[in-house]
Amino acid sequence: MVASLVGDPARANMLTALMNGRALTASELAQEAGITPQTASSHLAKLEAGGLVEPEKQGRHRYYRLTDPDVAGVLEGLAGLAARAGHMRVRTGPKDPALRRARICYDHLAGDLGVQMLDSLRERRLVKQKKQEIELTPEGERFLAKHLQISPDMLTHPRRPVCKACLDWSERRHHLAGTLGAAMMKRFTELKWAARDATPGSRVVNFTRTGEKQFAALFGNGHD
Amino acid sequence: MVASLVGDPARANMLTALMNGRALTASELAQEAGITPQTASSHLAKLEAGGLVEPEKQGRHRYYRLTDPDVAGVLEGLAGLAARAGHMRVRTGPKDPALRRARICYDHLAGDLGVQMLDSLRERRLVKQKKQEIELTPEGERFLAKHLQISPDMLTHPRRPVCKACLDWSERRHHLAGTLGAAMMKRFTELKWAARDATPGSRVVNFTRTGEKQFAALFGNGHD
DNA sequence: TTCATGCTTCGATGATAGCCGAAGCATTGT
DNA sequence: ACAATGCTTCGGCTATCATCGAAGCATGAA
Repeated sequence: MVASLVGDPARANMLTALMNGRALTASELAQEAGITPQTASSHLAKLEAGGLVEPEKQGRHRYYRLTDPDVAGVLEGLAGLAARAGHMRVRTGPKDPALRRARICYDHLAGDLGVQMLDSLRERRLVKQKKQEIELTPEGERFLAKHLQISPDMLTHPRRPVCKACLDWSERRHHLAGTLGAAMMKRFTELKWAARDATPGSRVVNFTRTGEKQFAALFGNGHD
Repeated sequence: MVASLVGDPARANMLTALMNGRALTASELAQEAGITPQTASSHLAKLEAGGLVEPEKQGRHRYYRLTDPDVAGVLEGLAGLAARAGHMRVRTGPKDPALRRARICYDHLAGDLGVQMLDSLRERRLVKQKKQEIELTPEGERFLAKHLQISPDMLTHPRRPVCKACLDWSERRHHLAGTLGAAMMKRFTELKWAARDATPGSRVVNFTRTGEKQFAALFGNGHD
């Protein structure tokens, strides 16, 4: 049954990651769902068999996309029902709570803290967001220069946007990507506020005690 | 998550049973799904928590209905995806194969044989079907009179339609309901072609050897 | 009251399926 | 040719959850 395919949290996360219409590689989807490539492979095979996604081979990558706008429509409907029932839940997903709190998404900060950071930036008008597009305001530039010693000219890149919203699978909300997201994460590391977990391959980000305090001072929202 | 609710076979069967819009009691739904009342109760509690069904207390019965046409719409969409993927599958559902082959649905024949019967009637132009609406053709009336001694005037009923398509949960296709469906089942019993199983509460219908042959002669499709 | 029916809760069991480590192909790059 | 990357397959572990027996509450009937 199709519904059971969507029912699994890992698969649901993959599908929501594909909801923007773009195709993603198997490993990207694995990252999105917080599972290992082996597990993702198994899931993707099932989704393909169920006709929900279609693979496209390209070099040694395998890009997956939703087969059809119809599929997106049904997923949308499902999400609508879920929202109505107050079911914006945090369900199982990956078991590691640390992974949910703070982790690396490619090269920037994701998880609870990542979402919180973008929320704070938006709320204080340091950035303006329209869907996926994020723009740094003049106040934002001053803020970055003052507190994190990041200047706009550090952020230019030929092919990559400065700011970009990245959908967070554990929170189902956006966090900050792009060169700015990467630069901020790098700065956190340099300032010894945070460091990637020692265990190889882990995406967990551990904050130091002072790092946690500084981060909260800049991006805290008072309720934790 | 809502999808996981629909994903379970037992719950899916209950929901499809409710798709006609009418409300059913907890025990009726248990029967539809082929599970015990305890299990059904647990499932219904989850469906209610998920906002998919709403209970209505009435005496010592508890009637459940789909909360919303929206719910029905999403379920429909899900079924559509499933159909497209060739996923007309026979999954676990009730474990009893006899129940899948032939059973009582209220007062008419359901299961594999029920679906086969309606298929045959439709194919031979003895009935015309438009969605849920089924109409008996003149050829159909002659056929019934000749082979089953059923005349049209036996079928009139103030509030109940003569013919109606009833969605079969094990086959996910239609079988024949309405007064005609009931009359035919009654006739099969009278002719000693079939009888409801002796075990109390069972919905299984057992065909006699001659009954099976006669039934196949009238409604067989050659491939079993 | 006493009994029967419809439904729910509790507890224990068992099977399904997600998950990961290890190893195996395939493709690309050097 | 060799190594590295991306992905898949296989095997075993574990947790989740559907399932049912037994018992507990209701409601309605006698």
